[in-house]
Amino acid sequence: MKRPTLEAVAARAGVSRATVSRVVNGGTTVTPELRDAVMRAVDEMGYVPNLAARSLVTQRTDSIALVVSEPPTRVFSDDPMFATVIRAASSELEEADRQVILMLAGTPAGHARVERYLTGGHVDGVMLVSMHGADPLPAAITRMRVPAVSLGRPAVNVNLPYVDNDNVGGAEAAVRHLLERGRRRIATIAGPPDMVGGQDRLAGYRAVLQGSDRRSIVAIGDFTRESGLVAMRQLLEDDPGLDAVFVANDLMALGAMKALRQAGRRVPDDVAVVGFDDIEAARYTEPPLTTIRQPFREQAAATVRLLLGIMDGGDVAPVVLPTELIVRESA
Amino acid sequence: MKRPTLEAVAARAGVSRATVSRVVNGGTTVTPELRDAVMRAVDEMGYVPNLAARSLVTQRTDSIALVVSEPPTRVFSDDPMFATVIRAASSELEEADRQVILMLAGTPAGHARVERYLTGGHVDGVMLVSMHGADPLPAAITRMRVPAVSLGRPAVNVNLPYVDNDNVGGAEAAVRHLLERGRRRIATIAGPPDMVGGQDRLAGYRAVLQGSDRRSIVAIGDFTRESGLVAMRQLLEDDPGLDAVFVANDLMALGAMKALRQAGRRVPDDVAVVGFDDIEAARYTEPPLTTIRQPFREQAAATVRLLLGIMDGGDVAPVVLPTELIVRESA
DNA sequence: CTGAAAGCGCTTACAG
DNA sequence: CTGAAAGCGCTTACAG
Repeated sequence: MKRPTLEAVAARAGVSRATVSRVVNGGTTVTPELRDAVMRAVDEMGYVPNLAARSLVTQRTDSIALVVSEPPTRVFSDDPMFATVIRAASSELEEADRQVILMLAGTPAGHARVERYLTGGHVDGVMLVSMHGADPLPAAITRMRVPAVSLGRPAVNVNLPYVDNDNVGGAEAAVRHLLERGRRRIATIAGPPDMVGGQDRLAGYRAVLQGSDRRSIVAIGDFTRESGLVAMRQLLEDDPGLDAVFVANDLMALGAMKALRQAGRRVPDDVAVVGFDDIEAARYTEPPLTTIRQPFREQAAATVRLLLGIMDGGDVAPVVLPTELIVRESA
Repeated sequence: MKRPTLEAVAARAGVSRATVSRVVNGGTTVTPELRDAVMRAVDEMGYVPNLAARSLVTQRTDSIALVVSEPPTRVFSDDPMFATVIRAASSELEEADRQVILMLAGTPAGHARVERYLTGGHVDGVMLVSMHGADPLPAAITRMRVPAVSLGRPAVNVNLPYVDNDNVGGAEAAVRHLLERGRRRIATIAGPPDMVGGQDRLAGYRAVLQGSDRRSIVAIGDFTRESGLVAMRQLLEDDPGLDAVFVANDLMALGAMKALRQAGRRVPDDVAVVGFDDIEAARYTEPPLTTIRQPFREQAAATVRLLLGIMDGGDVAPVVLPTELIVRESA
């Protein structure tokens, strides 16, 4: 009662294994009669090719891993980034007829397991999402010559093609907007120190303030709504006179606005708020959130194209997508 | 510049392939000297076993697929069920040293691709989550003798071991509670007709009402918050005199409470509300939601154990976990 | 158009 | 304890 093999199908159809292989793989050079006989045998026996055997000889698997370096709680959180990215990447990948394998690598043990899986040749390529600073995955993967790209610029010392949006430029635009509105004490809630995106946005904030002789006022969050709330409270305590805040992502901005409301500050009258991402919820806050739009979908699609291109021997140059200031009512 | 093979490592270490294989797989019957030589060669060459080749001979992959039959938008929605289940199942599976492969099968095309992947022998077993009525996956999988289990009772005609909670009993407890509180016109917002869990809860609701001569008042939702809101409006329009509603999941209950608030009905004074699931948000509604607790984590863990057991030749009897009425203030 | 044969990279009885 | 050899289930030049 084991699953039938090519051999068994060939025997039943009265042909060679090569012929069965040809019709199973859509080969065109088979006479209709043999073709029919094979098809019948395949149906009758319920034959399905063993993919391990096939990939052993073809040296390809037609699968791509989508590795998200976060624990499930964060991936399945209220941050719509993951859903958007995974959906866009999946549909792009499926269009290219590749199976998408989703792997969550949130813990050290999980990380090691994923590394073993990827370097073991189970996939033709890998797309890394949400990498953190000390991530050992890129090095291991590239050492094994598995084509890989990152959505988001990786930490400095790894040599990995990537797609990102212009985090620095976006942050600069946000802070400049605040300055143009006449704000004088502009604070920021930055992202986690081990994520490049967060750091780039902080750098953009600092660059503009330095150029205008303003003092930096910085609190750190971890991109969750709750951390935005906590950070905002911290900021208000440190500097009650602040009149604006640039928050490194919209989700934290939602938390920050809640903290401001609780502290009795009006937005934007007392404190102007600018976020980053332009998630859907940004349109429904009270008041609607001014933010930097980040093209998640295009980023994901571009990352997939970059990966597919590299697997095809193509260009490895990074791609950086522009961001856009979306002015609503919070600043 | 290709990746090194066992053969190459053997040549370098001056031993046979068999010996390399033994040390790589932790075989104990190798003299320390050879062992060291092999280890050194492995390190120097950066050898990593080709898993396709290994699984071809061992007939196992040590991977388990977690197939969620939903589109990304729903999996990554505000419904914490998916995160909870995926996390619990993953950690249980990793404890058993299995690689977890997450696959989203939300579209027909995706479904076909996943089926090909699973029947192609890429995994040792599969755990199905959130199956819908007409799902062809179970049949295809079992035909190929791939061990599989479902989290949630599958639609009637497939023969698939499963773990579920007592949906009927839970719904009955909810409605009985409403009756005991003296409610007379008890409506329900049911889940989608193609999902067994939703139907079982509806059956429980109907069973209790029939036993007490009450009329059923039914609206249908799809387990999302928004659908709960819409369904509640519908219900109020159909029967303005209703004084209680049993909602088939908490997320829809949140939507329903919003609709009630908008319609000027007080909870529980005018309309009592009971949900199902006991998600975290249920504790923070205004008023806190009375609901049926469903042990997501234990369910996921039990499903994994059932699968692992079956793969080990063990029992295939379904497991049904009890639910519990959690009385808060909404009813 | 079709088949015999080699080979993908491993593991595992079987001798020794 | 170690190695030669068979074999896992496929694909693909190569002849014919």
